Amino acid sequence: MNLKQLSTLLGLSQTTVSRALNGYADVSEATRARVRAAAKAHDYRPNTRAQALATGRSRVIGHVIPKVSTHAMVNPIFADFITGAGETYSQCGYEMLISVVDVAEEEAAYRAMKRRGLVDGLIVSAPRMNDPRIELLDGIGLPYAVHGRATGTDRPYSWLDVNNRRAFARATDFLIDLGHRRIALINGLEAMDFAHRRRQGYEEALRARGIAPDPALMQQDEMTEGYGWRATRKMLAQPDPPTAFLVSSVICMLGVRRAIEEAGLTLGRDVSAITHDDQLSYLREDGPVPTFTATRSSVREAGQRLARMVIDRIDTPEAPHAHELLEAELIIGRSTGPAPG
Amino acid sequence: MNLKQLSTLLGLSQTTVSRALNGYADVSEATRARVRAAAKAHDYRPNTRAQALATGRSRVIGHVIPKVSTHAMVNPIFADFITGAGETYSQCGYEMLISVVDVAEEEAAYRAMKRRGLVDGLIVSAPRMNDPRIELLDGIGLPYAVHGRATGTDRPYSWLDVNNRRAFARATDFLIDLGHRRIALINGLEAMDFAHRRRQGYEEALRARGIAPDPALMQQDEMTEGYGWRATRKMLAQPDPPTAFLVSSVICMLGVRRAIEEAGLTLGRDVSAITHDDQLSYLREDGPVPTFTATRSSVREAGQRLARMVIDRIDTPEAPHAHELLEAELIIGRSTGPAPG
DNA sequence: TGTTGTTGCAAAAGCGCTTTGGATGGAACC
DNA sequence: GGTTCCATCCAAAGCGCTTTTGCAACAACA
Repeated sequence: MNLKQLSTLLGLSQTTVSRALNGYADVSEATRARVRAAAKAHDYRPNTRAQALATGRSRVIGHVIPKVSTHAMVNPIFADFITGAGETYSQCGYEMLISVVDVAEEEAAYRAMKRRGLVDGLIVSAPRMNDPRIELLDGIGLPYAVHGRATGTDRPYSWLDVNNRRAFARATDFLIDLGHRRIALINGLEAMDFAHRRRQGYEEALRARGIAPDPALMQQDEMTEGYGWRATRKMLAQPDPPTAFLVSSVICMLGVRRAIEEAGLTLGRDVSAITHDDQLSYLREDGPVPTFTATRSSVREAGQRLARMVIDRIDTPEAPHAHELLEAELIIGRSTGPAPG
Repeated sequence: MNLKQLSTLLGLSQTTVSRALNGYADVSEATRARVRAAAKAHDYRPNTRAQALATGRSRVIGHVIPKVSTHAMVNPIFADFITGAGETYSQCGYEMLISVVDVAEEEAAYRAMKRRGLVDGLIVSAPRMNDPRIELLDGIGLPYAVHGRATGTDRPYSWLDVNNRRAFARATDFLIDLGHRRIALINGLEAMDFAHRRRQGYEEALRARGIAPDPALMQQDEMTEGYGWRATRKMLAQPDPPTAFLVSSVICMLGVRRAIEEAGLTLGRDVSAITHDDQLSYLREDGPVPTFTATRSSVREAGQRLARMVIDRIDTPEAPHAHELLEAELIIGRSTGPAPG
């Protein structure tokens, strides 16, 4: 059943049926009701492609996953983020297109998306410092919103980010209040903007309390369980080991806990640790008191809100850029306690 | 730059330019070369929507994520699977569309996808026992391929699956060979087909060696770290505790290991454990000898191959259904050893 | 009574591509 | 010389919608 068939069936023109369904004023309420009923009865759905061709808008939003190599890590927050974004898209009548592209062809991919009219807008994920994609997309003329921020870029853009600096500063502060002085940072790759900010927050909080950041207590890497374990093990073996850890993700934290327990120490008593928690659904907690003290911010919610943000960019490109800075909650769990001694 | 502009620029008709670019024979090699060169020079890309409208094919494949509730778990294998599928799609000139739909509206969503001409085919994920989607999609007339199998369905369909039964049978066998008799199964939800098959393999292997499966040693739930920990803790507290564990996912395994170590036991010496390993990139290992003994099968590779399978269904719907049964490797790591005593 | 405005609908153009069904001219054949 | 046959190209229709434009019919106004 297409528009033509539906309109002959109703004894109306395609124009009228189309305008009735799309809520235009120049069709009487009586005919509109008739059209609506018929459309429902025959489960009529306008052909997306034809609609897109006629309107010049595809109602599709693209997410690009740059592929570094065949073995590169896929971001574990991806699934939850997508789910959140997808919820908003469904509500707003958009579809989500995901494109896995080789990092060398990323620029070409964006251009092609625009040229081919594949998407109306984009989500930019995992921004790096001085991320070139922002200028690129502005040049191409494709609306977008960034998940995170790109330090070093001076042009305006829309973004949504967690206040990583403040979150890690607060967490550091909290540990200092508990009497800790040797606090380690198990960070993500600091080429990533979020990791860079986390270290800033950590160092600022230390300095504000008169503690000099110690390079021997800072590590950065891709946030796997194994990395958390190795980094912690190594630090605990130092002559003057840390009594507390600040960890960049729960997956990593699982490794940190393991190393601590293997060393014969008890987490939350002998050693404290705070992790950032994206509230990934497959790592969720269910007890009343969470296992880990954490700076918590739902990445699924971030997906929902960021999706709304791109849609706004598409609808009103002339509007000023939006910025949303989500404050992470500091949730007290059982992995922190007063510094020993 | 669109086709019309390109063709006037070349002094040719749209027909000729189109057919030159699409490799038809009725255009001389000389003009084809000219057209190609011009297209490249102006970075001409055919408009996807127009192409789709004209051909009746969208070159898009849909992945549906059914959403149970706002807090339901998002499948952790999702990201790696998508990445694999996306790689194949890129190679074959397809796009991937992901749709998050409320489980109550799943059927309507499939119908709408067909009606609106949104996708040419679908990937069906996480099949349950007697999964109704297979009959539904056959009825709708949308090509698809299933990631896993749906026990209880008698109609033919294309699928790709890991040989879960054999993998868990082999793992069980291996543990029995090591002298274990009390072997626990920490399974996923057995409404899921893969979990059902894993239990079959486990029980068959036990019976074949004269060991009666003990319901007290079997658990099923959503595979979180917390679940692994709780289930293991509980079982270790039993009067006649298991000496070995069969675990359905690495995330779960992390919890199992924690419970074992908390009980003062050493994994691989006092207690053995084997997990299934989907080779998720963010849980990967890098050492020469893996931490966990595991039945290993890359879910990313599954994504790649399954994508190819749907594309084949779309290209040749009359071809017989394809079936691919991937055998998991049994990788010996450091989490298994001879039964104590 | 004539003019203007408003309401409700339709014809037709257009979005950018593919495809059908010729058209043209030259080579090949009798 | 006439016919057939390729090889190469093109005009135009069509995919299923939206949107512009316009046309009746009728009401309202002077």
